[in-house]
Amino acid sequence: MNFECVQGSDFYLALCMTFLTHLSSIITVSKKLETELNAITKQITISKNESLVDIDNRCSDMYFVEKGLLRGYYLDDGKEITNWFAQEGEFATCFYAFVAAKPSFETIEAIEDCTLTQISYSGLQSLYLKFPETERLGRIITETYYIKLEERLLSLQFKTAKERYQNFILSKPSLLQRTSLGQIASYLGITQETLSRIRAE
Amino acid sequence: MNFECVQGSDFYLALCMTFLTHLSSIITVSKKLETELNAITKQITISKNESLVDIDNRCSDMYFVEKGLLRGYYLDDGKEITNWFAQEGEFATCFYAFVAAKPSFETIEAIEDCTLTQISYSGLQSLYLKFPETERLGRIITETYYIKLEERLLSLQFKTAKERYQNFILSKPSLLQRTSLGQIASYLGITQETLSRIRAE
DNA sequence: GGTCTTTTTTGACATATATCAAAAATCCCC
DNA sequence: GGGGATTTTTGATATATGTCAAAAAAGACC
Repeated sequence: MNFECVQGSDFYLALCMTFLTHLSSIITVSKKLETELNAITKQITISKNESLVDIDNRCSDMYFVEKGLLRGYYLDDGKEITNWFAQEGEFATCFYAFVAAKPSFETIEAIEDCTLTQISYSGLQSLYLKFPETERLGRIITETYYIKLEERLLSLQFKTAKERYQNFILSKPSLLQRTSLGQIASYLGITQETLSRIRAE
Repeated sequence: MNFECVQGSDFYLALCMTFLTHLSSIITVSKKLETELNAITKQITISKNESLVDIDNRCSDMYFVEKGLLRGYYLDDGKEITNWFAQEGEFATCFYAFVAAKPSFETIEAIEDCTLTQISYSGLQSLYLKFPETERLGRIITETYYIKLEERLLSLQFKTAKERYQNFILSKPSLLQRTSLGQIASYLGITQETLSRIRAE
């Protein structure tokens, strides 16, 4: 989305399209807005196992996953608890830290090599001011994520470990191959031994 | 906020102020916007134990609690699971049903006699169009609720029943007196017997 | 104020899932 | 392609919390 990107290879142009296409499905992206988006976003890459954001640091950027897979995890008693996965076409950030400008309680790590579109908090705020129609974008994206979170909370609250795993298979089948058992287990709120036993059945 | 309200008693005027005051703390409410808000909102009352929205019905309104206490609950295996409480100064709706225009999976019930400011989905959409600055309102309110939900999910995922209850006492002390043990227990994802034993310690 | 209903507490027991430990399988890289 | 690191599986046991049932307490209504 940034300058290099626009001037870049077909490869990068194609990638940029993903982010723009995604936004275009929510609001009308005018030529002017597109130019502004190019100016305030940046295309970045990160290798597998590298971290984008570390616990206790600020998370002042939001990322759109063009390619690859990210996860957010926090530490509980020294153990990594995966809080979310973000694959192609999804946004990722430590939401709490980003919105409230507080230190992040989670680490964002690349599970695979990733290409991301990065937008800073200040860039986003200036976008909201210059293009009020993008407030709508922010609202709708947040609403979508809210609903996802609510579904997850409900499943965590009154479903058994087995039911939660079955639901995971249905809703995120592609992640089964791309993540480890331990990552899925902690995401579902169970130990990996328990998940292994559920799988063995 | 509606016509009756504006013309009404001091009592109602005072109540109206709550909703407007709340909005004013987020964005600047112009005289024009205030007039529009008066036109599209309605002050309603509901008695204790009555339902605002029932499971499987549409929930096309959002409510701001001026006075009283609401809860949302759904049924799991015939048992009522309290999903949220909304007290004075908070918004309430079946978020999923409201945003996605789907049947509600929860019932909204008054725990106490309530005075509410009601705003319809269509009223809100027209507000967004006429006053683009209110998109900001929608976004910020949604963000706030997202963060609350995230905190709750984290506590549910790796805290013990006792820790969750202690956290509840700290974060919502006033609800201890206003709700029943069973409501709190299901909200925390535990049985009322377990909660009773935690209290007994 | 007394009865009926609802809520809370208490008890005995069941069970899903955690914990700790070690073996087996898989992955990764020189 | 072999050896060390990591991940997954399996086993034995522990424990927090659930379930069912009934008593006690609190609240509601005539």
